[in-house]
Amino acid sequence: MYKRLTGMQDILPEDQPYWRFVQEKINQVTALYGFQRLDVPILEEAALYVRSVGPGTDIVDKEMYTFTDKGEDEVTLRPEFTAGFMRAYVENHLDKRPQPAKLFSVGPIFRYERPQAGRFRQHTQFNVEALGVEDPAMDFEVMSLAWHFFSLLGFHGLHFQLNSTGCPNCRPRYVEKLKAHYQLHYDQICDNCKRRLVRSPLRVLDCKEDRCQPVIASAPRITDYLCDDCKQHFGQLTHYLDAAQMAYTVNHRLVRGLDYYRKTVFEVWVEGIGAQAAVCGGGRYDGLAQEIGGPPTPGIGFGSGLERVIMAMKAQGVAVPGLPRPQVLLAYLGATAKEKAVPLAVDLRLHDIGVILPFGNRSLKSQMRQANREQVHFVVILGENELAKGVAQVKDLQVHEQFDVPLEDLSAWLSGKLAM
RNA sequence: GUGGCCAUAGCUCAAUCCGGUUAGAGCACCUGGUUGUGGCCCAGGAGGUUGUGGGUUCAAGUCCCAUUGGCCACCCCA
Repeated sequence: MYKRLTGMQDILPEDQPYWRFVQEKINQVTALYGFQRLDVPILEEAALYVRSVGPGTDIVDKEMYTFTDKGEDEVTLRPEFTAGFMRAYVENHLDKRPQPAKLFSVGPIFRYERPQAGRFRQHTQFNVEALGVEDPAMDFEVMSLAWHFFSLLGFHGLHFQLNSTGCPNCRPRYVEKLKAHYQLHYDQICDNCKRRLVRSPLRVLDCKEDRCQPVIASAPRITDYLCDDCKQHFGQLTHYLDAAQMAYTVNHRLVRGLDYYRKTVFEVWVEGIGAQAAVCGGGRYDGLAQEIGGPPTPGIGFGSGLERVIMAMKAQGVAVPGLPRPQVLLAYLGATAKEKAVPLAVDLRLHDIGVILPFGNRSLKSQMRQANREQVHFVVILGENELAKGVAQVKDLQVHEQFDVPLEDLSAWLSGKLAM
């Protein structure tokens, strides 16, 4: 038998109410903030992601699903949304429309990683991007949208992790300070951090090794080295967050993996879904458009992994409404009744009455058991006796009463009862 | 890519340590208990080449090796 590929998953019917619910909240919150949907292809030129995400990042170096297609083109299954958004923004001249462009999307992304709790090779992301505006009020609006989204989903005790990673003007100066600090304590840090120091120095701040903790604690903080522009931007953003009473922690250790982030970076963490606790992560990427050959365009956005979101909802006991089910089961007894029942089921559905028709000529008892299992409200019983009289018996399973209803009145009768 | 744990019915698990008839239970499913009436209850039924391959042994679900898959953690990320 064939099996799912590693890190891929099926979404079974019993999980669909969660997905439906989350999609509804996405539609609701994006409409509220005036964000419009933009869908981009799942497949793009490999070079787009290499340029935007950055050579040297794990995503590019070892996690992309890249292959050569039949036309000899190097293509990549999208490992994130932002690059494709920027490409589409420039290619479709959205930069010529009134700014900002406030956009969102929902769809699968792919990364070749080892699966673990809350991590899959294919996962679904809700992605939000606001392009064309540098104003920290835009950062706030995007974060606010994320906050609002999780509130609508039923989460409590929300809390942002927040930091600024500076910009090309001030970050290099900080990185030098950081490296100098680490050189002083070089014999105390783990091997991994020695490597990170060369490849992506900021990441040492994120190390979980016990031996590295004292070095991290005494390390210089980037917020102390921001240039005036970055400092002011960060100050404005925190001012807006304070005013809106959205809880946040300035986390000096929060450094996100993608090269393109500038200034604002933030995450939302939840408990109860394992080590991969971030259900939302994003930041500002003002240099990205130029990087891929477009006009200078500031941008701020986030991605939220919906599998993790749904895991967190389950962990926190968030209830979601069930999907609508038929409220009528049409039971029949014998071949003649079945001849009548099959088209009758269709007729009732044309009257907007959901009907389950049992299959396999089973006993009435068996059909009643099915009705109970399916939790229908009414069972319509059609047998020889009823046909002779031109009626159906209708049993109300909730009040345990049974009525004779003339066949020509059946749809109206049921509609009336179901509307109550 | 690295490390740890695990693999028995559709699901959750027992029998594995210390090898020994026909691998069990609960839930779910099907049938019956009413000529044609659900939920509870009762009776019965179906469902397994014990992940796969090899080895040791008179004998392997059980011991050994390999392999595949899963889970969890690291790396990194949503």
